[in-house]
Amino acid sequence: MTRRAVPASTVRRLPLYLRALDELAERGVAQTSSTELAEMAGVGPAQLRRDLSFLGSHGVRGVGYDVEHLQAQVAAELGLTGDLPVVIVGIGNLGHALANYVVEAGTGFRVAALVDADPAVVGTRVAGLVVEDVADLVDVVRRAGVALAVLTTPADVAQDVCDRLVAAGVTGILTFVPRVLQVPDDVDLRTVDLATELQILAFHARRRSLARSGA
Amino acid sequence: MTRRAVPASTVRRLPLYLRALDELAERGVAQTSSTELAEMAGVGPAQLRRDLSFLGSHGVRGVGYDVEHLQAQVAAELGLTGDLPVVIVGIGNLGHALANYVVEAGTGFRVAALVDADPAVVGTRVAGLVVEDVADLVDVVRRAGVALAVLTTPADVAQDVCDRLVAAGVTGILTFVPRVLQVPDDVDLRTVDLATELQILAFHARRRSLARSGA
DNA sequence: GACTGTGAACATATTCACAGCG
DNA sequence: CGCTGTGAATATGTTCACAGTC
Repeated sequence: MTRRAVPASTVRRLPLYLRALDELAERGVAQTSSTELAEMAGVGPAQLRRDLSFLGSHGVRGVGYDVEHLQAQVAAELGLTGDLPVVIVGIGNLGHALANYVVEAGTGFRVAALVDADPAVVGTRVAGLVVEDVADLVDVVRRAGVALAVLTTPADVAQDVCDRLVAAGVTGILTFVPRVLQVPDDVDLRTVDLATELQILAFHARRRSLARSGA
Repeated sequence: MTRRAVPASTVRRLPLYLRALDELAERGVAQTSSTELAEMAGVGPAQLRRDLSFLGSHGVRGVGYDVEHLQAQVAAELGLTGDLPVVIVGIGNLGHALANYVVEAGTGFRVAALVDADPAVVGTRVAGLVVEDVADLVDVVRRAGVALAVLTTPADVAQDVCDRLVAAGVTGILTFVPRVLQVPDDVDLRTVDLATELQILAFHARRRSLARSGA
């Protein structure tokens, strides 16, 4: 019956567990085990049990976990109450793709607004929403009470948009822009960068080919 | 003059350093320091020095680092020799966006082929390339000698495509598909998932609002 | 004098192995 | 008996602080 202080490494895996639980629930499975869940999530059983123990004891010794109960626990821990509003800034190909993704996948989020700077894009309909002008960014975010933002703008305006998102009260930003961004300590910034990911793969690919020729 | 075994955590940061070095080189700066580079990369100076020490001693005590030399060292360590060919499978909005990104950003990669299953997409031109049929996937990958792949297909075909990429000799896969994929131990798999990232942000956003009301 | 490179201290994360419980 | 929950062992990652070198 542990409580509080869920480690960051555990938080990163909770979405994986939630997806596995969703799939089990979908299939009508009522009970599961650490072995089965771990398998589905691609982690070890000990890791899964340790991770879940930070949320409290929800399993039954000798039996396993109740799928629905655990699903609710994990969702609650992640703060997925109802549909959280998200704003997407920068509606190029990438923003477009992400907007559709959020709308389609039922993962606890709702696109509250789409924002762009290009007059040719502002006013058009994307994923069922009218794209708004970046000039109104702060108003739009405040009015909709949005806490989370996705950033897919060109690199040179990213810091400016970021500053305005923070000013409007956003506390979490997911950026796909290949630029280091500055945010206050009380704002959470996560960066996804294609070039970075490919370069990491390149490192391991090279290592493998060296090992092959060197052995 | 340490050698070999660069830790995974260091590898994840090398692309950041490379980008900072590229920017310095662009600006014509010839010398830099751990403090300056660390600042640009958004890490601490001690961390940066420790990371670079795994690549060998390339700095000069009392002076700092030679930008061009270090740039070459980091690029070499990442295996960025010339332009590495990459295949992108799944040319929806996301694949489209990623294709353009790789072509435009000069980050050491080259799109060798685009592949899709939709007859309406196959044969069209995207980012300067003709989209090829997924039926020819193995041939295309083998012929072009591609080692790295980006996966942006629908979830239900991802494992199948993944298996065929592996069969064709790909050793690194970057997937944007929200599904756990199985690959052999000698293949490197990196997963980027929007829903997962948003859920992690949601966790911290909730934590913050609890702290605010609880304090 | 100034800045790197690194041993040593610390912090975090993973895995093992088994006691505890239904 | 079977499976969870967790102490203890291990492995990995970060930070400090200073000796070494230009």
